[in-house]
Amino acid sequence: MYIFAFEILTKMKNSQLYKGSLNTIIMKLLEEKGRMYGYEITQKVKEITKGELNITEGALYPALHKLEADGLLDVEVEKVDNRLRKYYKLTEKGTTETVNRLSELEEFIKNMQTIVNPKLA
Amino acid sequence: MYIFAFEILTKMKNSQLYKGSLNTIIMKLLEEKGRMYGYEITQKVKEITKGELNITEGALYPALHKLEADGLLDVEVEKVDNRLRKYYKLTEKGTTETVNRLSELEEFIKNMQTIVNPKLA
DNA sequence: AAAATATACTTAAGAATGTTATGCATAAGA
DNA sequence: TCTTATGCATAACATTCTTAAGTATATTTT
Repeated sequence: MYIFAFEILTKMKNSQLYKGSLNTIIMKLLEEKGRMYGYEITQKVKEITKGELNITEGALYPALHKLEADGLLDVEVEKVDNRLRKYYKLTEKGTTETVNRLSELEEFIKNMQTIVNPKLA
Repeated sequence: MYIFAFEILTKMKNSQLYKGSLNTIIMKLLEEKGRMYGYEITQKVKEITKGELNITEGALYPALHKLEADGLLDVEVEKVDNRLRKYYKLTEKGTTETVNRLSELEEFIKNMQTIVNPKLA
């Protein structure tokens, strides 16, 4: 039982299914919240998915940097409690792109549901 | 107009969202159909998704080979109309694994829906 | 009849995305 | 004091997929 809990806490491997959805998740959260910092995003996703999706830092931070480099995000550095935070928010271009990504996501979900359950199509 | 159609037919780029879901799609289709060959799978997926998801051969065939190497699929070669076909079907292990993958997929879909539309959670 | 498209599979090079691991630094709790 | 939490960065590696090229037969179009 101890071993099992240990596995859950340390070796939780995200399903390969989430591959490719990180950017969309980030952008959607930013659209909602206005602005967020990296660590906050990881916690929020963990909360929303009840611990099922744990965004790794090695995936998140490079993703944020790339979205910023692509002009979809702006960043503001702030010091809170003597620790750095990098707040990200959508640029105008990012806001437009988020609309596209979300409609793509909805189509994707619809298609995957049709594949899982063709009867309901 | 001609150019546009040309773009659609040749440059259709699948959303990154589908990354990671190919194996699950293949296994689900095989669970339903009993057995299928590669080309048939690409056509079936295109049909189901109304052309939105086009599985590329460079993704499909290596994926089938790996599933076979992992003992999840069995293959039978047949000659139809003087052309080779490799029919794949789930092994016992593959059938068990398909159940797991499908429940992972349903969880994934549920989580993504919650992210897109937190109000409905 | 020739050319193009469809059927059918293979594989290599490279891109994109993510995991794992490591590093740095401060705050809070046991 | 030691561990956990907060907060960010990045390099090495793994996985998955795109792009592109190759081989071969059948069918359809021009």
